[in-house]
Amino acid sequence: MLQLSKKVEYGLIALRHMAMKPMGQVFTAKELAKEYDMPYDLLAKVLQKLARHGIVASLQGVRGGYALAKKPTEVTVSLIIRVIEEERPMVAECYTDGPASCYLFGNCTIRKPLGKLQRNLNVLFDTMTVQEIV
Amino acid sequence: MLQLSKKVEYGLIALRHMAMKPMGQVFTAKELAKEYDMPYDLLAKVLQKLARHGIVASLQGVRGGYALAKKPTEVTVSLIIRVIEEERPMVAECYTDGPASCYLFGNCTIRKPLGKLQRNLNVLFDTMTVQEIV
DNA sequence: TAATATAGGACTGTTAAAGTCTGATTTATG
DNA sequence: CATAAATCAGACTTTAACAGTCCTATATTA
Repeated sequence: MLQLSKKVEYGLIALRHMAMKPMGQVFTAKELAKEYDMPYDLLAKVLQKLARHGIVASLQGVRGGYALAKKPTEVTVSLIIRVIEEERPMVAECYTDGPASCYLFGNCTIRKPLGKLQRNLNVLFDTMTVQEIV
Repeated sequence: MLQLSKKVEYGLIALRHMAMKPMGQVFTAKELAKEYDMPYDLLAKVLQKLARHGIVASLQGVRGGYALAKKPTEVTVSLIIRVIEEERPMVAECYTDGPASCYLFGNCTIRKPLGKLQRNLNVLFDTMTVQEIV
């Protein structure tokens, strides 16, 4: 319950690894997967998403791989989750779309109350950066 | 991702409903389910768990039902989650058991870093009570 | 041109969450 | 004392999200 997904975990592990080495250093998905015993294919997809959103830079071809494209202080956990999961971390679906999206409609009584929880959660994830998990 | 389960939502809705009425008032699972359009069977199970842990008192038989057994200020969201899910809200499995439980074993690099996130999350859930969602 | 890397889509398997069904027990009340 | 209405409890089924795999295309270096 309330756990980060494996994909996010894999992403965090990879980003952390990169953040600990000299900026600009290139790593292949293969070596990262091996180092931390993560499924190669899955990690590859995660890195591709991070690349598409400019968090890492990708180099194709033989001596290719990935390198951090942003400073570790600039990448928040919140951003990583949004990029990898394609959604924000939410305590209830209520908050995913407009007001009409709540399955309880008029009778939803926890929307407002949980908003407080949600906002606090947002602060947590928005505040924590890759720098802090090194 | 990172959402509260339906069971927890149902539990929160039910507890909130009770907390808004005079202390000691009895409600049946049936009426609560109807009022908020929740699946009766599921809500019933949730209430039974809350009863077993003394959060609500249950009265069997014809005019039976449930009533709050603790003051709304005494029941934290954290407790509700632990009772209903039978586990704590965790950002990674790492934290569920002893040190050996991490699937990355020696190579887990996010355990310590995520601990910070975990602690902050704990504070959130430990601090928020039923009183605050009324 | 061969080897090695990313890119990306389709697919399958697995698991946890969500929901349902059945029957037993308790108790107020007509 | 029989009945109806409620909790209690466990087994079961369904569903959907997550995790993981597979295949092929494209890019790039040597």
